[in-house]
Amino acid sequence: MKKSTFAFMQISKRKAEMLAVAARLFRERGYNAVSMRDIAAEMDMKAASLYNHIRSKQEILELIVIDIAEEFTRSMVAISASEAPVKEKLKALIELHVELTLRDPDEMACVNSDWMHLEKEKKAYFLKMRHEYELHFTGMLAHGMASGELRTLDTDIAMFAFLSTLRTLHLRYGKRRKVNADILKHTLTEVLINGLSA
Amino acid sequence: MKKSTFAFMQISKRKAEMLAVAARLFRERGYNAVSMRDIAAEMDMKAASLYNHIRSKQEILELIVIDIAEEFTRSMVAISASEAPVKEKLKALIELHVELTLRDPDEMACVNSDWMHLEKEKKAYFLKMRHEYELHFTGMLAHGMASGELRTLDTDIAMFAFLSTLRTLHLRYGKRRKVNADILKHTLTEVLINGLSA
DNA sequence: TTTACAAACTAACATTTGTTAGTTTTGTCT
DNA sequence: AGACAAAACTAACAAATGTTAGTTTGTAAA
Repeated sequence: MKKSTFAFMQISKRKAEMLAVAARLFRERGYNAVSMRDIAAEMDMKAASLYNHIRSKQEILELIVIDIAEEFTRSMVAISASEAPVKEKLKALIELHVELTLRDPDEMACVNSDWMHLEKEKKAYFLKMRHEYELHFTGMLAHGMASGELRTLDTDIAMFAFLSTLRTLHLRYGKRRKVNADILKHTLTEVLINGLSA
Repeated sequence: MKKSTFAFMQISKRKAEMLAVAARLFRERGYNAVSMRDIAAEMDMKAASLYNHIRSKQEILELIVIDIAEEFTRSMVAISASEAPVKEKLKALIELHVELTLRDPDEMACVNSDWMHLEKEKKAYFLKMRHEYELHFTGMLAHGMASGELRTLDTDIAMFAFLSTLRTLHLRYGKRRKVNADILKHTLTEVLINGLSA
């Protein structure tokens, strides 16, 4: 029973390694193109042995995706509830996405590309969180536009432009391409909030 | 031999229907989660009959993805070569993406999500086109920054912010959500070029 | 009517897939 | 050393997959 020293950490070293390997392969090839045998081979074991750690392939995906989605939800609620000016909140959101993407690029890729392969209930839960996230986001934008801090534009489209960039950061800035986190945060803030135009 | 009236159109009605059905299913479930039997069932036929029209499942994906990718490459070359000011070029790019996404949302989704399932050679060809596209893009941005039309920022990150939005338009504005093309073009232009800030 | 060919069908194939059952190995605590 | 459980293994299964071979059907030209 190597659940680590702390009781609240209920994931063994080996299981954590499995999730990391799976996330990397899912990111590279997509959930359905990765077999249990593929995951096992990367860990130098047989596919059947994986089932000592997890109940099913589905569960692997769930553990990867739901965890991160919940973290995002928590952070968004905190940012949204703060009393900071809208632009500061947007900046905080940019920083949140950059930090999580540079920390867990493979998992972020799964959240954005493989959530569709979650089974019915977990997918519904995921989509509920995503919807909540977007409601907070458009709420923030609408508030900023009403107060004059932001220009008045279609909030839905504005949110999409903003969020589509943050959600796909993993495509370019996870692992492979070396990037300075501060430059990334700064440039994204400039482009998304102040625009490209001189 | 129903290759349509024109000799240069070498795709029969039935084959075109097949590609449309496949693109829709690929978009909904992802390439690997769609079987030949799924595609056939949607067309009220048997899987084996599909092979009267195409050589393999791979070929279906190729026909969908490569076609659109080539269209993008052609358009980008034209826009890039024009003498218009940089901001006008960027605006033209926004319009290009919006128009193609609203015209072929399923195919656009495949280009952006399923290109990874192309076989070696076709994938290399696709990535070559994509790379060329991005070179033109960063070139335009660098030129605009040098001339003072755009603010001086990391061109790579600026391009990423811009392009990630255009590439994922299909996620929100293909088919399901009704959207006015002009409002979409206008708002995206505002957000991406002039920013959110008042 | 005969010919010819596109396009559908039935039947089957070899693989790959996720998963289970039962067994053996490994490591830790007494 | 012995006990016990975690974690590996072997072997196998049923289902699903892409694809092929061979056959029938429909339609349009001859």
